[in-house]
Amino acid sequence: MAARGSESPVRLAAETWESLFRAQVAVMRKLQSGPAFRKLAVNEYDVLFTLSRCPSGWLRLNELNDNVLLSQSSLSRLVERLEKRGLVARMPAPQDGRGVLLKLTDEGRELQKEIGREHVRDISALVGPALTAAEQKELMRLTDKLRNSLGKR
Amino acid sequence: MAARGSESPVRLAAETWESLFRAQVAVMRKLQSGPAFRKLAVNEYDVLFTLSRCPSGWLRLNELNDNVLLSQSSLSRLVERLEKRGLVARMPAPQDGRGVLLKLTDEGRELQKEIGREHVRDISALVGPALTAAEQKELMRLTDKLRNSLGKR
DNA sequence: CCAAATTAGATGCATTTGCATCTAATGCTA
DNA sequence: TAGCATTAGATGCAAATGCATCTAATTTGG
Repeated sequence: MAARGSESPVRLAAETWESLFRAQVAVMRKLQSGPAFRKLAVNEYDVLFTLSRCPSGWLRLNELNDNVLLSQSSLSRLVERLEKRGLVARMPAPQDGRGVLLKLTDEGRELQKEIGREHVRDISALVGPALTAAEQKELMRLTDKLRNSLGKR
Repeated sequence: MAARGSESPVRLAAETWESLFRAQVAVMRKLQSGPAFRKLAVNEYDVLFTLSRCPSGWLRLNELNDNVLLSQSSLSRLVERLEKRGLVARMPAPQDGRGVLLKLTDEGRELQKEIGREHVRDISALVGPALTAAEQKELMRLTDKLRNSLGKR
């Protein structure tokens, strides 16, 4: 019997994606059921996290949308909820009358950090024992490469 | 400036997960916007796919739930919809009066294959150019290892 | 062998999501 | 620069999702 993934380039790619996807599901299932996400759904946290990483502090709604697996309308309403909770602030984009800029409020930054600390511990507890440091670096390299090669189009 | 991921084991794990997660989001966004998923949502296809891979043909609802990033109740209703569309069939589990067994109908199997063929092409077009065959194999090995190490608990 | 605890799955209900569409602003081309 | 196409984001509405809870079946501990 042929070894898994050895059949053809197409099958190899499909099985690689399958494995990546299942791993993501398995890890995410554990993460989101933990106590870190009592106060905020994963997608909501993800928005706060992305904003916390933004160098200028302000981010366009449509740029945010590239990072998140949500439709434009869902993201629009998600941000609306976050604004209603006082976690993010909006501002009309200065150069583009259609656009909206977002940033964390102080409260939003606080909550992101609080959840983030716990989240990082959870991740570490799952990934740390599973792969060596070298393996983690290699995995990061490969997933970075995969993602970057998609963006270029 | 310290290189990314070199700071501590905890940060390394967090950044590895971040990279894996973003890659998954980026690939999934492309996949689900393609024409392969006109007739069926990704989660619905995933259920059909998992059933198509099941050796016995029958699968318990709760086992299915391990594979899918959906709550138990959402999966219950998703399966209900699939049954209503004639794509899966249910049967009470023989050894456990609480359980439900599922399998594909002929129509479900047909649709899975049809969507699957297109889906595999889409995956191949995204992953194939991004990583060499050796890299894909290594990525698969690492994500398999990650997932397996979670299950053992 | 019985009662309590656990597990599988279904269901009511509020929230979240996506699709289609709408408005407004910008970009593009003649 | 006028007109048309495109883009950013919001919104109505139906569908999907998750939480809490319910029922029924099984497992466990005394």
